Amino acid sequence: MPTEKVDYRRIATEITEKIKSGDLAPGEKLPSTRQLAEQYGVHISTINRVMTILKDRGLVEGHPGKGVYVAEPTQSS
Amino acid sequence: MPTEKVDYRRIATEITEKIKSGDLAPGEKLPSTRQLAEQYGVHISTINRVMTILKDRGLVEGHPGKGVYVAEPTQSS
Amino acid sequence: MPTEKVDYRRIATEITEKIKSGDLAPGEKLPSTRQLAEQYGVHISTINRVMTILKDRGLVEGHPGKGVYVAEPTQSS
Amino acid sequence: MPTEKVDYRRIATEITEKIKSGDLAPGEKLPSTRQLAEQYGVHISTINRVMTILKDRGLVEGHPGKGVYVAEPTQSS
DNA sequence: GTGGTCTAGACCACG
DNA sequence: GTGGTCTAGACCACC
Repeated sequence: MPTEKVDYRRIATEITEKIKSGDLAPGEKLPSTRQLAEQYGVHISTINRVMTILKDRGLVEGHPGKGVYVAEPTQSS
Repeated sequence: MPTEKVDYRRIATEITEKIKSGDLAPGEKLPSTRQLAEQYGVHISTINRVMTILKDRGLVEGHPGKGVYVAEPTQSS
Repeated sequence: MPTEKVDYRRIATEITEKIKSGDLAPGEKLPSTRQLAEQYGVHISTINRVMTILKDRGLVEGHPGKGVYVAEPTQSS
Repeated sequence: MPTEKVDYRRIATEITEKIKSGDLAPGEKLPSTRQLAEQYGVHISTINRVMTILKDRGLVEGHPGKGVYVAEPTQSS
């Protein structure tokens, strides 16, 4: 099934891929929400939604005032 | 410490509990987004965020034009 | 520009094609709303929306109580 | 017989006139669906139907989250 | 500056 | 009427 369609899901998938593939390593800092918003051509709120999902999936950790970092893998697949 | 934090996470937890406990059975229809918003005293957007998470967790399925339903359990604990 | 693949637009396109190609001849009667809904696997109201567009395009004419008929071509392309 | 038009067609015509006459200029934002509904004294769904037609005619463009805008004229008559 | 929550409201597609 | 996606910007807390 072609999941890809809407922005926030597409972006969530792309970032997830980068993490799974190691393109974004554990502990690494993601660009700021503002930067990501501009980069993907969407509103900050949309990036926030993406981060809400990624955090819920345990893929990233947000540190207010500092940034969002790739989480250390636990025991997922 | 863990006094249930923010609205959306608290609500997501509450609904998750109801599903896990069987209070909300698989196939059952949840109240409409608008109703839930009023019931929890938050804006529709907040409920939408909750549903985004619950759907991502595979706990519920949204059927546009009809409603949100508790998903059939797959292989959870 | 893309043909947009949402149901109502897709169906409108398909029927338009059939008319343009002569597969559906002027004066010919279309299947009932109910039949079309079942045929395309959508809700009746979606077919109604399609018909609203087709009528606006001057491709079909509705005759209440009788049915929807392919319109006589005027001078469109 | 009088013009015999139903609401949605009448409104579609009125707005089309405003666009053709330049009363509503290209790029200009239309009032929100809700406002138009109130203004014309009809239900929101009626306005939605009007917009479906206007979009199909290529007269307006919807931008989710922002509004509906008068389209740049292409090459109609 | 950063992330994060929440409100508010827009259009959209479908029933 | 339903869910869904998106924009926009409020306000907060942290650094």
